Amino acid sequence: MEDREISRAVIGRLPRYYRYLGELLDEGVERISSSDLSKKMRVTASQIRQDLNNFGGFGQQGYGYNVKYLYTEIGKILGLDRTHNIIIIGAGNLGQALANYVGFEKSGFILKGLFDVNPRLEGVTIRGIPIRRMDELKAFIRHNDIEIAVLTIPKSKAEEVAGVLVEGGIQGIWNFAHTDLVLPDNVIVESVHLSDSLLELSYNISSSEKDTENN
Amino acid sequence: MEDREISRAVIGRLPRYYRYLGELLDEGVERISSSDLSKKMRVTASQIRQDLNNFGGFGQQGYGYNVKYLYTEIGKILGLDRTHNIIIIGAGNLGQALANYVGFEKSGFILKGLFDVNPRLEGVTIRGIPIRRMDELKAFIRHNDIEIAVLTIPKSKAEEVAGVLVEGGIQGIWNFAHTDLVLPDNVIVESVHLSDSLLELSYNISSSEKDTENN
DNA sequence: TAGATTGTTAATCGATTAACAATC
DNA sequence: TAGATTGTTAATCGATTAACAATC
Repeated sequence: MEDREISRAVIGRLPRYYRYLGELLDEGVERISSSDLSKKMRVTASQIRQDLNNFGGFGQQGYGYNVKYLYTEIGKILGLDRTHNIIIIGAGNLGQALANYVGFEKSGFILKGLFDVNPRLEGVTIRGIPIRRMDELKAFIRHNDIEIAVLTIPKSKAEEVAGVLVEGGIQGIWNFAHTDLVLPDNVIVESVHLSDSLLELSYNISSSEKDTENN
Repeated sequence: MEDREISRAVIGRLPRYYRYLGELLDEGVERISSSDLSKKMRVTASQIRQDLNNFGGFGQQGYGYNVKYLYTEIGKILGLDRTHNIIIIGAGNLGQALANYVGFEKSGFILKGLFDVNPRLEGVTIRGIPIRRMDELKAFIRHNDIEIAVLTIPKSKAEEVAGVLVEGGIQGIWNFAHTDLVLPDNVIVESVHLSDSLLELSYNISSSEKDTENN
């Protein structure tokens, strides 16, 4: 229906709005103005209003925004009005950590399967979910309506496994491998490059030290 | 010395340059032009040259960039020409996963200590490093020249623990707690909001589905 | 020298902020 | 009605891209 392209910057801020609204909701706050929210979130009120108006007019002049309503609406925008079946590929430390995190389940991301290249892990269960062999992967995606694959495997295997996921009809990949996957446009990739993040921290520390020396 | 402020966008791209240059180095590539690198990285050559020239002229007209030299120089910019002592606070699944990841060590981030609020974990070791009690934290930072703290604890405790870290004189916090820490300006915070990242993936999947329906 | 490719200036594009009329 | 605050247009700011002279 609507065709207006929403900018990457706006999309990147949506989850943060959702998070703050969720907290306000927990605190029992009923309504909030863009101005008050801007102080909490440390962004401009103008940006908040601009961002939200990409998706519709959720507020009311003279009143502000109803917290519960806005929270629900942003939830819908983020696709949280339904569940998403996910699998984790790579049952190493990180894969297991993510598998054990129940917060995702609460948001509707249901862990349906675990996979690992190591055949010795076959049958081991995490939260009752058995680790499967990679050769079952493609069929499993198809038969269990899997939407998202979490990739927690070494980069050496990532491109190859991603190929299998695409063949299986995966819609999105949450990529923790230390590489940028190049895949067809209809497959969404969201990468979490932990090392990159740590290096950015390192840069910021180093450069702030230099500032201190010079002032 | 230099005062020119480097934009956040540029800084955010540095680790990625470093990653690609490292791969080229491994492949034995000696030199590369901004144009060839731009094809590999799927950015414009113009952006690469602009970004790098924030830090100095690393290339040579008619030749391009020497891979090894550029890799080393970006490494220095990122603060990788020296080691950084780190601690992990929160020895849950994620904390343990990060503790077990040896890649960070290779980049010079040395794990010196582990801490957890759960006293029953005291003395348990990971890679030979014992888990300590929180009441040792402040002194440990001071006496062991700890620069970075990795925060893998629930958000309910994050703000409080961050306060202790600041008192101990920490320079940077790699924050995995599901909250935005508000700390003095001289303490660098780099947050990895995994849930936010997953929600962004969810949004992108949902919106691409809508596109498909309408085309 | 001729060709290649940088470093850098200028042009464009997009995102953020400011301002204010609309309206609850 | 008066006050508050949105939704939205306009102004500003910053980041990206294009272009090209400098130079290896």
